Amino acid sequence: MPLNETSATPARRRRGAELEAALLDAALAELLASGYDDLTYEAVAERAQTSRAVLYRRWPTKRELALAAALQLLDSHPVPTPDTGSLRGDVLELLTVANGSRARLGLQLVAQLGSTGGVSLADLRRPVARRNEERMTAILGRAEDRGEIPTADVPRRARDVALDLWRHDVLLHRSAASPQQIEQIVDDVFLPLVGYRG
Amino acid sequence: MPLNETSATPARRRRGAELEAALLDAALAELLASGYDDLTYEAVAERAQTSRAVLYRRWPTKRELALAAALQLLDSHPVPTPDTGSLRGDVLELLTVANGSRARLGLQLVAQLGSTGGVSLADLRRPVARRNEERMTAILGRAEDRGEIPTADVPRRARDVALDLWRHDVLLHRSAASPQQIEQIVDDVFLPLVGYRG
DNA sequence: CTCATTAAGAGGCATTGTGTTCCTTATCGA
DNA sequence: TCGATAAGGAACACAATGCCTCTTAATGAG
Repeated sequence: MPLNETSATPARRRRGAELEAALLDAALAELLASGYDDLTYEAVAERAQTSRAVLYRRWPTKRELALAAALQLLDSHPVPTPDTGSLRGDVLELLTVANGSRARLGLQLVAQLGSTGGVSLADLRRPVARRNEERMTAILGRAEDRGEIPTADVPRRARDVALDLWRHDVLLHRSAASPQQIEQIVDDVFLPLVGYRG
Repeated sequence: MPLNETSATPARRRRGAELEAALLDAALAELLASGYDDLTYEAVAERAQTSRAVLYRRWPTKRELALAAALQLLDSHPVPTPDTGSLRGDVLELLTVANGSRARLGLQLVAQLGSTGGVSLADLRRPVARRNEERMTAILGRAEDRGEIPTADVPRRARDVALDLWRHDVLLHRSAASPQQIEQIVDDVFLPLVGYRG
């Protein structure tokens, strides 16, 4: 018989996806509040109203725990594909939205936490990267249809250059890119490269 | 009177730059051997043959300690400015050498460790970034002299695009870039952008 | 519905590393 | 030569780890 204290609540227990989501939410909150260095299993467990053992069973190391939380953040905030009617508008919009999204935070965290064991950072980002490629391909296709560029058949490296440079800036500065940075990426690099006729 | 054990060595004490270099060497060795998570003041102190207090006096947090070690690595391996006689050769050489240098490791570590307190990551890289800008400017100047490009007066963003994309790849993949990656950066992005007449 | 299986959540425990303080004495600069 | 500085050694309480056991909700198979 359990020692019923003041209340007689039958001690509800979460399981499966519900529990896991709560754990990662707590981990993310702690991560953002305390930073990686001061992140502790104890604080996460307390915030999630559970025991450390529950966390250890799923994520044996602090790095894996933090990474799982960051990944959840990363792909729970997908960036929509813009369609503004012009190539320049589309790319500016894409970068600006990505820049303001919570996904940016996820990117920074994932990049900081890096890879664990056999899984490389590129692997972790694979799904996101694939979506981005498709987005740019779609944007370029519409631009070709409008006659803004001679061809949408652009080398991969050139096609992705805008997002790559934006990502570079975000990772290096550890903060959002400024509107000026975004404009320069688009006007000084991306548009000239795809043969945009301004 | 000190309890002289078997030896009568008068307990030599290092100071200043000599000591500091030894501390950072030990920190870097531990960092590379154990990784950031398992880096401890105790292990660094032991390796450097000193006490933890000496470390704490200089770097109050593990992050600052690791960052100092990474920064030392970063700017103790400067990349020379190439002069191969052609624009393409110069840029390929620049990226390839940077890619193989120990400085790449420093870059990865610094990016992972991020900024501490008021100092931003960009600030930490400022000296290196400046050197890189000058290098690219010099390379472009020689290319203009040779008539390989119409003008060396290129927007900053375009001028730095090769190193930025290389850095992007290194930070994202957490490993050296492949020769193919480097070639694509140069041939599909950088050279077209500066108006190279191949 | 019943019962065996799974795992949540609570607690305990030895161990490690932290962060700090105190002390001595080697080293350096005036 | 002497006083200020700080290296290096030691000890301390404390926080968190990593691992363990135990009870008992929750679940799914029959």
